[in-house]
Amino acid sequence: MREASTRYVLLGVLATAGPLTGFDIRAFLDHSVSYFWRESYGQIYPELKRLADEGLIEDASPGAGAREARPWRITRAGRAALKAWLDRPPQPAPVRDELLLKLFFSRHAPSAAARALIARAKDSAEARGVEFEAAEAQVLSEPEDPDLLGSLLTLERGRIMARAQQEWCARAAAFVEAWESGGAEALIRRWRKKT
Amino acid sequence: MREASTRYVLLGVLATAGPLTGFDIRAFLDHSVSYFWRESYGQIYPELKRLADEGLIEDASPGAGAREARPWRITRAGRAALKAWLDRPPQPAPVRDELLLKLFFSRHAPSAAARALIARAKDSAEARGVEFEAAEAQVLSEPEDPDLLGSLLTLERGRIMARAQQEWCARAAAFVEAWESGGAEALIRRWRKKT
DNA sequence: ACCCCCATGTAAACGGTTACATGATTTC
DNA sequence: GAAATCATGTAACCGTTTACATGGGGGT
Repeated sequence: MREASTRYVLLGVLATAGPLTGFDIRAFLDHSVSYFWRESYGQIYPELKRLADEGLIEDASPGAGAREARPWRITRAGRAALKAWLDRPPQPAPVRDELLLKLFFSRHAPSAAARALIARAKDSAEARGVEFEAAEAQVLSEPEDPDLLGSLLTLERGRIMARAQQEWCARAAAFVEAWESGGAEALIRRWRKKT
Repeated sequence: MREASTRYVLLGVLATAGPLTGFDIRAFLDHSVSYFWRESYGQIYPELKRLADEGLIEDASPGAGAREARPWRITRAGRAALKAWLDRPPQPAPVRDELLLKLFFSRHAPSAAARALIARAKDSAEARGVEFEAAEAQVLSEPEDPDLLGSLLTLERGRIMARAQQEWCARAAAFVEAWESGGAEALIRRWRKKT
């Protein structure tokens, strides 16, 4: 059975950014890791309750009313649980790529469809590349940030992957063109030409 | 609301590989697209029934018993639905990367943890790179395959992404080392050195 | 007689999103 | 005092995996 990561995200955020409310945890996630992780309130609030029950977090301002801001603080047990999780290798995630699926089946549609899919992927990869570069510049402008390493590692991954995606898009477009104009032989010839 | 792709995978497989049973559809998926798409029986059988109800597939050997092999054939309506789906741009998938999450929070664990995560990622990326190259060689040895283009496009994506992941791993390891030895300044210096 | 593979199917549980209900606090 | 924003929470629904139940057919 796969173990859900939600609880550890919450612990991680509370460890990094001090006592926070569920609302603020979500805002923090949106501003930091949103390009590779998101959580919804429907996940956050019940999980916070569970973490509190298990003593991994504690109410940072007890005695607050029912509908008031309720900041949570990570406990020592919580930090230990977080550390243990950080030490475990990530679990294999089910990969599902709709774009690849469509390209794999693309011979059942006019080839314009495949070309359009690739062109679109290229555009979005380029946009993402620009975003990541901007985000890196932003991060590097604050060298005092204790999370500098974590931010840079993750942003760099995004940037490199976006560039690789662009590279693949160019090659994929060339493949489709070769296949269109000269069938299997032309495709194979095109494939042999690296780059 | 996101639209589920499962039905279109089934239609796509039936369009490519003729009448197949639910069992064989799964086998086909396992042997072709398993590195970017999987389906479980719990998804396949109920969905086949729904597709049949909607007239997108039909029983290819009616009159078979209850527990007998029941191959399905795609109908003309089914092909139309598949084509329409192939023409639509892929829906944005929720990205969730546990490795990045752990690296982002890695300052809350001894830095050996981050190094281990990266080393492991590097190993698996190298293994995947080899697998993709082998699979490409395999596909290219059968130039008559009508799915040659689709196979090559998707395998090439896997290969390029695996290589990019290796590149990032090398850079990430260097980042951690720089941070360890010289803090923010060293890290930034290392970052400026492209490659 | 036994086992393995082919094959269909379902129930339960899970992780997750969406939509909604509710109300406190701040700002204009 | 109206509107926007901060904030908590839950119910319904969805897609998916897992585990299980069932049984036919072929090989040894």
